[in-house]
Amino acid sequence: MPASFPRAARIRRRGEFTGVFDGGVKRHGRLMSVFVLPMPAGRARLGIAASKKIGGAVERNLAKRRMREVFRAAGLPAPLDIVVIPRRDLLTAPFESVRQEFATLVDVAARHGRRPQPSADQPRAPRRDRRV
RNA sequence: GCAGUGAGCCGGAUGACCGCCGCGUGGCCGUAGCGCGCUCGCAAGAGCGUGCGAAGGCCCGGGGAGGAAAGUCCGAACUCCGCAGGGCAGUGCGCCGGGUAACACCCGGGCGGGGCGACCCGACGGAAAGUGGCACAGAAAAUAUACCGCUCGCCGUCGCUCGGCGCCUUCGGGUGUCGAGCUGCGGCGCAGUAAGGGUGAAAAGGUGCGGUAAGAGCGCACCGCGCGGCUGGUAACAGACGUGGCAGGCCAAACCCCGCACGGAGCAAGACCAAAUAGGGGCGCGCUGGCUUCGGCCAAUCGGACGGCCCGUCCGAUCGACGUGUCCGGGUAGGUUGCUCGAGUCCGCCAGUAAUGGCGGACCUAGAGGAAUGGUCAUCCCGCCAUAGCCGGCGCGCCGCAAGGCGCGACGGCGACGGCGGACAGAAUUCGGCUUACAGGGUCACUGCGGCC
RNA sequence: GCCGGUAUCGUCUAGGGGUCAGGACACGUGGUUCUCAGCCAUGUAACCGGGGUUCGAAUCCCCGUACCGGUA
Repeated sequence: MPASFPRAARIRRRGEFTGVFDGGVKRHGRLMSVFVLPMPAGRARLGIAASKKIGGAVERNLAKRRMREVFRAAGLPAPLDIVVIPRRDLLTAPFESVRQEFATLVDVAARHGRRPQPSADQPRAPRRDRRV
């Protein structure tokens, strides 16, 4: 299937970001952190929150582009909202390792979040994440 | 050849596969909708076919980061708010002339400083308008002063010379005292002086000669400085001349004075469309009977207060508070716009030393918005490192009568294969500047030194 | 994106052209105590970086860096 990445596959609103941060399942890896929130319908969507910690505009753009490419190549069919927080090592890591880490993190998080586990019902403290 | 100066330029290339965002009187599909035809139906309308076809999808074509896009330091455009006029305050700028929409920018010139030079650097108005500061050191830090020193006068004193007198004498002289002179030392002075010393970042024009008791612009020459007119220059300023013995330190990125400029906010400015919910306004509809002396009374309905709720009591209303329907305006989420044709880019000619301007021609060159302009790979290119190897002269050893040859060593150059690296940095309303960052490459002009012809 | 502000010992701060950059807490050493705490004495330790103005800069000016805040 020709994997594309149109605008409909992006998380764009601030409320959607905070929704994923608050309600999603988070997994951390060496190159990135991932928040995954299953949606009732639609397609998989990606949002990237690259903080200034990883570098200037050039570095942040590069991280976003590589992550978009990885997401596009993964071609997830399930309706998941995914927010990725890249780490600094993502910039220099080989592309194949980024692809693998993203795949395993999303897979683990989606498997964990799919069944209505009790941990999801526990009233998590609402996060005040201001990351953009 | 080496070292350097200035100006201007580029800032990886090619290909494959897979993507993103605009654009197009471009094609295809095609939803809502509209037109036409047919069928069904009494009709409203429904179904089918067909044409156009918002939105949307696919294809095709074409476009898609920078010299600094950066820092947000200046100046503008644009937008909203404020505003009779003027002043004060505040901020910025500050040699002169020019350029410009404007500027703290640019160009040319002046002056000062640096460099052998090509060239480079400079916040470069005013300190005899006022206020203030100048630590420590030093005599004194701005009304000049007088510590050492130098000089003069007076006093004291050691010594020397000369002279008078007394005493002694081997007649050479010795010695005591008095006087004069000289030199040294010490003290005193409302005395002179500011050359020299020392302190300091800085000490009241500099150098030399004369002069003087010693000195001093006290006099003179040159230099510096002030003033005056003259000449050149639009001017800043420069030059020569005359004149004045010197006017009085530094700091204004201390307060300040003088001159000039400036209203505030910023595209998250602002404009338009506008869901849901709440609230506002208009209109329509719903919403009483009896008695009466016309003040009201009774009941009903609605609303409010008391109350956890019901009953009840009280208050108000019964054409207006209420309920309901509908419309309108403001406005939030959200969307659209502002948004890229502009103090535009390139080429040529003309004016000007130049910045720049004028004329003519050609061109359209990113418009995103949790934010595109790319990802992955291959080949090439460039730089650095370095192995094998090759080349060069040098040193040492051996062979040779010699020319020379061989071996070893450190040095320099090239360097297949290989390894590492390829900067600074990402448009965010748009321009003009400034500043800062930057691997490497290449162009033109010029300077100094050395070599060769 | 736009618009502001701050920076001084390890921490919190004072100082706004010259005096040893001062104080508090913390830390080190010694003393007091049987020991610890406390107290006393003493010491180490800083002006964000680079330029400029000035005789002299933590202070004034310019450039940069880092951090913080406001604004939908």
